[in-house]
Amino acid sequence: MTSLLSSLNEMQKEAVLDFNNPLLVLAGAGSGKTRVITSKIAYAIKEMNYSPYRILAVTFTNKAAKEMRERINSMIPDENIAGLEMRTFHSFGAYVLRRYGSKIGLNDSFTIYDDEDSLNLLCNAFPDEKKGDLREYMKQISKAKDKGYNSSSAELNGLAYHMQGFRTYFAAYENALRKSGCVDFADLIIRTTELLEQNDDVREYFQQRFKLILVDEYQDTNASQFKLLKCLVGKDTQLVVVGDDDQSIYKFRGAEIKNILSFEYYYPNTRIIKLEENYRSTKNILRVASSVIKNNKERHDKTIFTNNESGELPELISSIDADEEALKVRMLISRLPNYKSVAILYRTNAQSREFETVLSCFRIPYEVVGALRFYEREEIKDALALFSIILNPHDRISFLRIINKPARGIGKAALEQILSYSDHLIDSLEFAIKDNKLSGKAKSGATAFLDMYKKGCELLNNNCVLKDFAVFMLDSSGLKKLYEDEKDETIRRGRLENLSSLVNALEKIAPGREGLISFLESITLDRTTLGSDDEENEDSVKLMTMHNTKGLEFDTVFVTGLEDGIMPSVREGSEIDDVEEERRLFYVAVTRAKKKLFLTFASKRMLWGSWNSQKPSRFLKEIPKSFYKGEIETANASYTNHFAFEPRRSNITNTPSWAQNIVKTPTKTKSSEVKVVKNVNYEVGDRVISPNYGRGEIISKEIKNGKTVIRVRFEKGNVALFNTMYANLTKVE
DNA sequence: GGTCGACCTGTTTTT
DNA sequence: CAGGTCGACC
Ligand SMILES: Nc1ncnc2c1ncn2[C@@H]1O[C@H](COP(=O)(O)OP(=O)(O)OP(=O)(O)O)[C@@H](O)[C@H]1O
Repeated sequence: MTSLLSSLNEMQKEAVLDFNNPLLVLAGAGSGKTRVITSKIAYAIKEMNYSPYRILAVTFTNKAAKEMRERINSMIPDENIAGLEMRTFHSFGAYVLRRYGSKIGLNDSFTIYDDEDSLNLLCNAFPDEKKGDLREYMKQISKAKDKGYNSSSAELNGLAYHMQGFRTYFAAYENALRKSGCVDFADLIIRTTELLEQNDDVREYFQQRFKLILVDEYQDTNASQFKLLKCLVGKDTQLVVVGDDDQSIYKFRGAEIKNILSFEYYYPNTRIIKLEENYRSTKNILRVASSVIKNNKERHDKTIFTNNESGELPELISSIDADEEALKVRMLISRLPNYKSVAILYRTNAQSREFETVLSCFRIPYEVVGALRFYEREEIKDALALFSIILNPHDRISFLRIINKPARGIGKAALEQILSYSDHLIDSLEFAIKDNKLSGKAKSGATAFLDMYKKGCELLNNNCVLKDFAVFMLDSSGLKKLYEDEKDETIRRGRLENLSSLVNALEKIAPGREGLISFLESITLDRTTLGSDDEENEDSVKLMTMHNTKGLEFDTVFVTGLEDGIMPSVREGSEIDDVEEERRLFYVAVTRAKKKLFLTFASKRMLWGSWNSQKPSRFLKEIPKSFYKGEIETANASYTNHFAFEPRRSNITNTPSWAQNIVKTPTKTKSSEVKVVKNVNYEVGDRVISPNYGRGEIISKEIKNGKTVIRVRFEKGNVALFNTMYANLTKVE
């Protein structure tokens, strides 16, 4: 009994042992909030005889849910915790809607639209408008939905929804979405709430079922999530929320720090528990974090201390540009004993590029966490659309995506005929054929499609193994052939490889309709499902955005790109609130580090295709100089020098000390687009071979922006420019 | 109906 | 820079 409590401090124990009051655990980074949740669940099951089935734990990401479940499993290995409901809000919503959605007119095989699908739906409703404009509307619609509004909410007036006819767009989108029988991300919360509000039996079932509901990262819940939460709390449900107002970083998604304040208001008996000891970081890291976050005006002041050792001083690393930044980071990484607990953090996904290039060049294993665009690739989206339409014949976006891909003669005219029938697109297709509304070519194409649809349905209904189903669909739709006929070798190979990864991923999934539904759901809700799991390498450097580090910790952390404009990402129209949010993000990033922290900054950076001179982040200036090693090397000094005497970097044979081990031969990398940094001196007249273009000769060489650019005329007749740093060329005699 | 090239437009961040 | 979009042409 004590074993579950023995690794907790007094305040944590209080939180674990109180099974009566609503609890608000409010505490700084690394103070053991998540540990309270796992311990409390384990304790409830083991010592209080709670059935796991009667506990709901809400996490911020699916990954966190998985890890926490594993953690609890290892704490109480003798208990079966399969019934424990451990999910994100979105995943919980999907779970409820699958079971009870019919009560609000939702079929159990609805598909979930991601942001791109949503945008396409809006574009489809307003075919004459530009996609760029509609994207702006879509963003606002999503945000409004996250705040819990619909197109007729009075609140829309008071907000920044000044855009022309915002309500009209909003309403049209809502309407199209309903007709499609699909839901978007926000709907997973909103419509679940709606369902619970309208159906006493379902609501009471859940309220009675859950004796204990816990919410992690509470500071980042939004209004609609709070509303859902309130629906789930019955008179015997204990609600425990855990958060840190300094770590609220999802305002752009409607997160409201206010939720922390209103919690007490809604649940008057709330007991607030504060944890003040940080167990994660060294003193030196913690004081850097504190010195920055204290500049936020809107925050609860809180004490945070650590009994950990002082540790090493954090280091500031200045660089000329992003390439040098990456090279320096790599050099520091290779000094470490292993790559197990190292993270490179950045503000925007695009910043991963330089790091990836350098790491793969030096053969340092790395993994980009999140932002895996696997499911956003064209061929994958096509395949998934094909599967979706079998499950949900109302799914307009999927239908439009693949009805004429590959070409079946169903063009604009034919489509107009088909769509005029009803929202059931397959029925419509059938009617259009029967009524002879289609031209010869369109008719035979439509008939073939219909045939495939029926066979596909049959396979699913007969509980067919999904891999076979997928192979059938890809073959008989002609999608596979379409991609096999792709002319560009690299593109073709990539596409076919991706399609076969998709098919392989299906191997692990339960057969039939049910299996397919859950597969599609899991990939929309958790984009990291595939792509990383196959080759998860423990001993690898982790690359991710600062947002993605929520709840994680690493021995060594690099917080990169600390420049105004990037971090904080201030832009026109940014307000003080936005800077405060960025400051919190910085605080989150820094407090991921357990032992060693590096802060990096570059004087110039390629943005929108041109060089930008960068100023050091204002956050760096908020840290007392004595708190870190290294200087903020002011941009201009190295910047001007750099141009005054010709570039040290153009001529990389003149290797800076930090880059001495640069590889001399091209490295084979797994991805074809990964570039190779080389140290080869090219001269006019040299003959070279390129894997892409064949043999050729260098006809000119010039130095631009500190990079050597060579021009090569190939034997095939074409001329190409290469940056010598990255050129994938081999010199021949 | 499909391909190629000229142009334009845009970046935070994620479930 | 890169990705998407639109018009011209086969
Ligand atoms: N009572 C304790 N004694 C020793 N170590 C602890 C204790 N509580 C938590 N820890 C350790 O401290 C670290 C941070 O804990 P945890 O992740 O629970 O904090 P957190 O408050 O959720 O952090 P954050 O808000 O930054 O995500 C973990 O490595 C955890 O194992």
